[in-house]
Parts: sequence; C-alpha cells; structure tokens
Amino acid sequence: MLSNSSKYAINAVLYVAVNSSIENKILAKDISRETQIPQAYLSKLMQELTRHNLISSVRGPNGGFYLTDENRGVSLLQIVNVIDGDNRLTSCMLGLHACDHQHPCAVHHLVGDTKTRFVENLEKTTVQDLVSDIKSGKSFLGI
Amino acid sequence: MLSNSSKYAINAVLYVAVNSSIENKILAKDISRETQIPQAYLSKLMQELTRHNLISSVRGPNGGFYLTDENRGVSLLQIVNVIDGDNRLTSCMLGLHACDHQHPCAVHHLVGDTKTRFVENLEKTTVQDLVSDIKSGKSFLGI
DNA sequence: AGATTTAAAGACTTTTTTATCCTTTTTATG
DNA sequence: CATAAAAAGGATAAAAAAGTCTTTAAATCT
Ligand code: FES
Ligand code: FES
Repeated sequence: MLSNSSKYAINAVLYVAVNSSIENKILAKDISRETQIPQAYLSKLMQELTRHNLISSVRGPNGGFYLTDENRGVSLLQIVNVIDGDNRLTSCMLGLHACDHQHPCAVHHLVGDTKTRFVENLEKTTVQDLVSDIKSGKSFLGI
Repeated sequence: MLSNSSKYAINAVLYVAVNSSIENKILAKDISRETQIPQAYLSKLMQELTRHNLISSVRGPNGGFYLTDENRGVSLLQIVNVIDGDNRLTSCMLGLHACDHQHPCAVHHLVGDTKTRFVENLEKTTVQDLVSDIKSGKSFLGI
C-alpha cells in the first residue's frame, strides 16, 4: 500500500512535528537515531520533501529541519505523492487499470469503499491532526 | 498492499477458475496470453500455488492447470500468503511493529478497522465466491 | 519403446527499491 | 575572513522483486 520510503517519510515528518519548532530545529542525525531510519536514506527523503515545500530546513550551524505552520497543514497524501508518485494509491488492487466503480475487478467489492475511504482520509488528515492525536494520547509515535 | 506477484496470482487463478475444468485444462501459455502476465513468471507462480495444493495441474499432452472443487474453496488470503508470505498484511502501516490496537501508531485510526476488515474479507472470500460475482455480472475479469 | 506435449525446477538477468558514501553549497560564528 | 556545522546533491552499492532461459520430469499417444 505504502512504500517503505513513504512510511519513513511520514514517521520522520511526525517526529519533526512533535519534537521541533523554528527555534529548535532538529538534525537528520537525530531524527535518524530516534526513528531508526538509516541516516543517508532519510536525508534523501527529507531533501525531496523540502524541495516540494512540505517541510522546511536551513543549512549551517543551528540549522536542521523544522515545520512552519503552513507545513503543519500538509496532508499525508501530499507526502505520499511526493515520495511514491501519484498513482500508487489510485490504481486497481489487481493492477488491471485505474480503480473504476463502473467496471469493478473481482476484488473491488472486497475493498472498494475501504480503499477510496483510506485515500480520502490521507487527503484530509494533516500533520497537525496527527500531532494532536499523539499529544492527546490517542496514538503513539515511534516504537 | 498486495505485491505484483500476488495480483498476478489472483488474476491467474480466477482466469483458470472461470475458463477451465478438469476435462478442459488450460495451458500456462494461454493464461499468459489472456491475462498479459509474462509466461515464465506466471509459470513460477502457478508452480508455487500447485506445490501448496491451492490449484491443480497435470503434465503432458492434454495437461495444464485446473481447479478441483476443493481448490475452489481456497480463500484469497491463502493465495496471498503463499505468494507474499504471512505477515505482509498484518504489519503496521508505518512499519513500526505488528499492527496493535493497544498501541496504535499515528495513522492506525485512519485505516485500522479498514485494514483488518480487508484481511478478514480476504480470509472469508473464496475463489468460488468471486467466480459467482463474475458470472452474475457483479464484477469483471481481466482488462 | 519412442516421440511429443506439458508442467516443474533451477540458474540466470534485469529492474526497482533501499541504502551508503563522498563532495559541494549554504549559513553562522569567532 | 576563516572555520565549522549543517543540508543538498551526485555517484555508487546492495538487496529485493520481477522477469527470462534452459533443462528435467511426467503424461499421453502412436
Ligand atoms: S477495479 Fe480493481 S480495485 Fe477497483
Ligand atoms: S499500529 Fe500502525 S497501522 Fe495499526
């Protein structure tokens, strides 16, 4: 469903969202240590997210990654789309075509609603929403 | 969610289910042509399914693949488990651990029920169920 | 028995994904 | 200005997934 890379990206962004601010930026090294994501690989993902303005960074001393208020409004779907490309989530479960209610494949009914609902959820859920859940103890960060 | 290989496997099994019988076995070559699955690769998958008794085959003239009544009772989950291994579907969406309601990850609530429901559906839906759907026009086979 | 048809099996190649390493650029600070 | 800290970028390596090719074994038919 999600690639490893997307999972890493979401984990990393959430870690930054919870543990940093503009005055208190966080290093790739530290994210890597806390999330167990290999540092160099993580850096690549963060680069990509930065390039698309989904997260923010500055180089040099006291630099690192952080999220602006705008960044906190980014949806999970935006993250996944940047990392995995756009159509990973909208294609048919059996790989026959774009998932199409008009011409449902054999397993479509097993998952159809469910899948579009999942994508809708990814689309409407922002980083900030998840941070709220974590802060309120509704869900957990990390291992 | 499902690997390419699993998608191929389900497609191929359904094709066999709809288009063959014990008197009218079907060749890997023909399945390949109709489903667009590369022949050699398909053969590998079919071999694996045969080895686990999820489908049936005989070699030699008038041989090929077919399904017994028992094979038709096989669940989709059995197919996926043989091809992808057991824990692809039960692991956490963020790859943190086995998905655990007691200790939900940040995206668990977005997908939690949904995912277990999907797995339950795969478990309780048999090849024959899907064939019925196809025959009744509720869903479609192939492209 | 011999020839032919077909799946099974194994070795191999290619592509994609994941991961690492090394260099360059930017920024802050003494 | 020199130095150090950090991300950005590019090249490469390793692992996994997808796909191919060749040989072997089983079944049938003449
Ligand atoms: S058509 Fe295949 S999942 Fe919707
Ligand atoms: S705990 Fe992560 S999906 Fe359930």
